[in-house]
Amino acid sequence: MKDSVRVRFAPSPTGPLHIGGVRTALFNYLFARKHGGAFILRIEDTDQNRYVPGAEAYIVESLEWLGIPFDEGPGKAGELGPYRQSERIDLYQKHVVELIESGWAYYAFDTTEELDGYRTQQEKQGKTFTYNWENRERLNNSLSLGKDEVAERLNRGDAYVVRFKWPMDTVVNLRDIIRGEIRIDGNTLDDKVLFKSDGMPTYHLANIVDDHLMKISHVIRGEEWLPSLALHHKLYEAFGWNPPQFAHLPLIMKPRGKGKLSKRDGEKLGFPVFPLTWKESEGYRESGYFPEAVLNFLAMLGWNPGTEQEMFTKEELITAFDLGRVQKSGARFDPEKNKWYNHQYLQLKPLSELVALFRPVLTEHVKEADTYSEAYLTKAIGMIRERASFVRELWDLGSYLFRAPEAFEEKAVRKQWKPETPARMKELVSVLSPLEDFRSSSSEKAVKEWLTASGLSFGQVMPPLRLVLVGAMKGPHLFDIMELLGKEETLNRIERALQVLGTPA
RNA sequence: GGCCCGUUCGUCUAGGGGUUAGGACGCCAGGUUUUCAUCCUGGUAACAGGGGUUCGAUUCCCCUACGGGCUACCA
Repeated sequence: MKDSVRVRFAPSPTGPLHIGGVRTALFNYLFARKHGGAFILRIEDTDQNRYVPGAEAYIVESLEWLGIPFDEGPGKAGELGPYRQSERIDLYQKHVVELIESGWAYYAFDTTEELDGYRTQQEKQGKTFTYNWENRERLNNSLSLGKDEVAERLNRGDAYVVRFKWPMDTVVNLRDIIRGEIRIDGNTLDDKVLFKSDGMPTYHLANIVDDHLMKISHVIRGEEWLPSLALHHKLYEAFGWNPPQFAHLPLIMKPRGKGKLSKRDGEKLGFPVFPLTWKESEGYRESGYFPEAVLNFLAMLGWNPGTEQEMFTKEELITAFDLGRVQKSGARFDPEKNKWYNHQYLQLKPLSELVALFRPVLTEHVKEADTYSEAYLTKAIGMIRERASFVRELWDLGSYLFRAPEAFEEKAVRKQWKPETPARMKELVSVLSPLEDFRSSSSEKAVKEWLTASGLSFGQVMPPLRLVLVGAMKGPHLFDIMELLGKEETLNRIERALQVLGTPA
């Protein structure tokens, strides 16, 4: 029987989930669904100093909003929990003892100050201090100290860490699903700390123990872990376990400049980098991005289907996803394309959904917002949605559909409001007022007939009329606007403009 | 500095020993429109450099350059 696919997303609750983490979660999720496997959320809270209250809840809520649900995790217990590392300490303790007994690990008593001293000392000579086979026998640990002294120190309660004893002269051949074969000279590696003096495991130990115990089949994580891959492989060997398969995802880089994407970039260039608002940083949700758009955009950042398809539903992503088609190099984040995706999804949304999303926006601007019927809002949004990328923009694009323009754009007034214009507007009023049927096509027909009869051109009447109704030279087909506003409001606006603008000298 | 990973239009990318090097975002132009935007059409623009291997390299190999990551009792 083939082992089933089980993958995990394992963030640290040290702050909000950022966009790179979201993509890692997404790729894990897609891979799991594609192979009918399980997607597990594991909270890696072994660093007491960096723990941020609320971060875990934030991560869970983010995944929920994005539509990347996990099958097992905190609050959704599977059989292989608990899913918070802080609740698994006894497991790490047990396993680290195993490693010490089998000779793969040892106690080390060197203080931070001592180690810092070695480092600066070596640095002065242009070298790097590495705690490994070369010097471990001379340092302060259970390999150099006598058995009795070690026992005494441990009894006495001296602070210690447990280090991995990387074997001398070993070369490791590794395989990464995305990168292929990687060869590492073990002698360049150091004896990593597996267990800290505060009684907590480091990432390396906890990660391997959990991945094994939780029967993880594929480890899909960020490229920043690639340098640790050799250690992780060796750890599996030390425990006598079969390692999972590994895939290291390329990083997401700044839109401009050097390095990976950071919170600062979002602030500087004005786009979100967190799913939900976190303190001062506005999230994708609050900025008006649709989760589907964020996922679609993120999926195409570092991965591609090999076809020219750009728009993908989640189901299509699951079907098309393939780790072998993940890019090897880092991808720059492109806020413009992100917006473009949102524009696309806004066009695809059912109008009823947009109406519901728009109501709160309308309330912010108009007192009697709830007096607008579903039908009115549906028509209004239907007219202007094609030019919007965000629901919020619907107001900027169509405020004149909900209240008369408060001011007339000066430049347009100068250009469109000529001395003869008031007279024409008055004539127009007399053409429109008798109309029984004020539907777009009917009023258009009536106006056109009048223009033909009076020898006026479209350009002499329509632009000033637009100015009068909209307040600026923008917006959809004018007769459609008139139909929505209705005859009364249309005529009111013309009258008002005649008063406000008068007759230019 | 050391170790590891990478390098196709400005950006995301397809491709792969012989192609007019394809698509998308952006940008530009034209069209549509009474206006703005949308939209449609078109255009701009790339194989980092140098050596090999080969009849032929953007594609395979090596070197260099550049970019990225790691180098903590952080993950």
